[in-house]
Amino acid sequence: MSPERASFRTIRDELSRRIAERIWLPGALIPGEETLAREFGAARATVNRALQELARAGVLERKRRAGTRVALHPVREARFIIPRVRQEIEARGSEYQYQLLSCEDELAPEVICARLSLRTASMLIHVRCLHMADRVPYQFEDRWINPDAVPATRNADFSNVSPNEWLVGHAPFSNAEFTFMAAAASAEEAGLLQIRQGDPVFVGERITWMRAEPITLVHMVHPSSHRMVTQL
Amino acid sequence: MSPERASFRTIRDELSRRIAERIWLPGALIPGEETLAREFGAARATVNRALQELARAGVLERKRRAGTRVALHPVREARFIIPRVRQEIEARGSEYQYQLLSCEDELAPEVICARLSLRTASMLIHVRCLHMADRVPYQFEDRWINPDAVPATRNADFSNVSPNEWLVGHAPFSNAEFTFMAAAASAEEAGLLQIRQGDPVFVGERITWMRAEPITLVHMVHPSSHRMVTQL
DNA sequence: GGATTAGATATGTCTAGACATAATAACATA
DNA sequence: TATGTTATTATGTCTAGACATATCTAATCC
Repeated sequence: MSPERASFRTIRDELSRRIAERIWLPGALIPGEETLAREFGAARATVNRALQELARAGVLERKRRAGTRVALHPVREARFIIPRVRQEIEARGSEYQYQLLSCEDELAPEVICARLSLRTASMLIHVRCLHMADRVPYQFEDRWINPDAVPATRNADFSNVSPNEWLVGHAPFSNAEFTFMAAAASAEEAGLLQIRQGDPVFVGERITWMRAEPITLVHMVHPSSHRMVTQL
Repeated sequence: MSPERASFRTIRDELSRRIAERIWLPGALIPGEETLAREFGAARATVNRALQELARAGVLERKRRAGTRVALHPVREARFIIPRVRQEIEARGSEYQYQLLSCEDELAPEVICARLSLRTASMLIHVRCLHMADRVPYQFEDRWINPDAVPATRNADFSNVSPNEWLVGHAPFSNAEFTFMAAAASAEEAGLLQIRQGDPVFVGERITWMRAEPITLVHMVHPSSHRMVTQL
């Protein structure tokens, strides 16, 4: 008979093949769980697991009573690893260096307060620092931290540990928003990154929250040689 | 007793809370499935599902025999929706326009062949086109298609349907690689996007494969006002 | 006609129990 | 001591059956 037992993996891959090879066309209704279970000689729960994985991946759409169909407009999504600058640099085989530029309590500008949905003129901690790979500037980080969300920040010392690493260890977050864009380097950014003013830079911005409370907003500026790569 | 039945969701959220609130510290070994099942009054399979979801999300690390522990360096990943330019524009409430600039069979330059791991001097289809939102240039697309992977491409007409949309409907892919970067606009790009040469542009590059066979490489250039946003 | 109600049905979830598998520890042997 | 063997243990997966829930269709009532 069948040399291998029907596992949810086997089933998932076989169904995936039928979709990829257009044996089941986009929009088509595929057989129900019972039927598939009989076909593969597996329990319905096993088929269910296979189908759920494919649905989660976006290649199937399932509705109670209506059945399962091949996604018409497969809303595929890709993942990227939330960048941790030190690891990013060390993973390339480079040596990591860190330099604190400034760290002060400041009345945050209105733009910043708005983006964090804090009342205007909140006192935040403003940290600016530079991350380097083999002594070459890699990223300029400009960060605002909400001390109400992480009281321990008030006593934190960022002269040797970057706020990035410190926060990873001290302030878990439940939500985050990422923005990526291209911009022209300001005079200050150009100086720090050793490029010319107006040169293109790759900018990442990240806001994190714990439940409803905003923790931090960080602006990360890379020279244009930077690549953000991810696989599906 | 407990007012609600223990569902895998309830359990998942409760465990998630214990991790977020540092009741279980990073690196700590958490109770085994049997124990948790007893605690929540659920079957082991239910607890297992909750734990697997958390492991998949990167907050737990599980090993057979060794047990489950809170991830020490939570490799968190975020998702972004694979951009489909037409939908992107229409989702903003703008009107979409499309313009084909050129479409020819060409001997692909060596760089392109290399990136697609094709032998040098392969004949590929080279398509260049412009996507607009409310008549304003939104994205310049420069694409190479491997006709061996999608024979139907040879007869495709891209004058009204963008290769993006055409391929979505005709060439499913199993793997993809995304690259995002900032660059300076070339003279041609500047002209098409109505910006000045040297202005920063946001560039996305995507290569897709079906199994081992490369399908297409596309270079997507946006003016620097473009934002790529995603939530965790 | 229109609204309500009652099936019918496919997926969603849960349970209890079984066996599979990976990784380790304890033991035995050369 | 070095090495192979076996037992143990926690997670991984599967099964069969049950009930839950969303949703569509059809029948019923006013």
